[in-house]
Amino acid sequence: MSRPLARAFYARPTLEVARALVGTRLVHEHPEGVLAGRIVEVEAYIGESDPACHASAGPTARNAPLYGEPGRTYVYLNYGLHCLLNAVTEADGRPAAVLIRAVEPELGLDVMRRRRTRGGATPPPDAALCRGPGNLTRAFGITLAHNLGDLVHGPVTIHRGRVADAAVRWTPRIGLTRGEDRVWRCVLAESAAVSGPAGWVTRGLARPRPARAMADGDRRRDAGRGRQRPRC
DNA sequence: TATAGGATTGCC
DNA sequence: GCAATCCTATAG
Repeated sequence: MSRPLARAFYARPTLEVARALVGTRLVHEHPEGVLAGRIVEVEAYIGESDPACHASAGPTARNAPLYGEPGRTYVYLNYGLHCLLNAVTEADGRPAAVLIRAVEPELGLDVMRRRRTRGGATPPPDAALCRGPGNLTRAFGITLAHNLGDLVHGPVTIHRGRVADAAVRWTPRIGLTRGEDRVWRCVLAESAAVSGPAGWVTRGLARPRPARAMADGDRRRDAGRGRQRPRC
């Protein structure tokens, strides 16, 4: 198998990293075998001025990984139920990360199906095994123990892969109560493994909830930070 | 110390 | 539509 992406890949502006991550391959080498799949959906969380970023209230014990070395993982427990996987980005000291939201399964499908099957039920279709950030970590066996792991040295790594600019779409992030104005979700539009309400955004439809007017505070805090906008 | 709420998911 | 489930941040 190819070598993991180097640390320099992550030490860049977060929207650039987010775009570049679509099409790469997420790999988890563990005792049960190798799990792998193509990343098809990500979201950027950038800095203390981003109200949805865990660094929005400044440094705390939980968000310490965001402030640390790029190329490491930030895994946290969401809703007390799901472990969500982030790749830490930007220079050391700048809190930012890319949330990995969906993957197209390629290797280790049998293990993924087992992990994603509850009770005696039939497993989800292949395209749904790693669709959604919580489903993805469950299928890949990624837990809180992987927090602050190193994507350069494993056991969880990310490997080279590309998709054409024409194949990706930028949309608002999903499931937030704040920071919905930022168009920082990047998806491989054609992929059946992309999460979110059926037909939403990947086919250019409207957002699921009407956008709330941006609060004055958000606008003000935004002024300081450099404009980071996707080119497509 | 108490409590509200969250980068979700799946079932009613 | 809503419960599950628990840690974090924030208020008292």
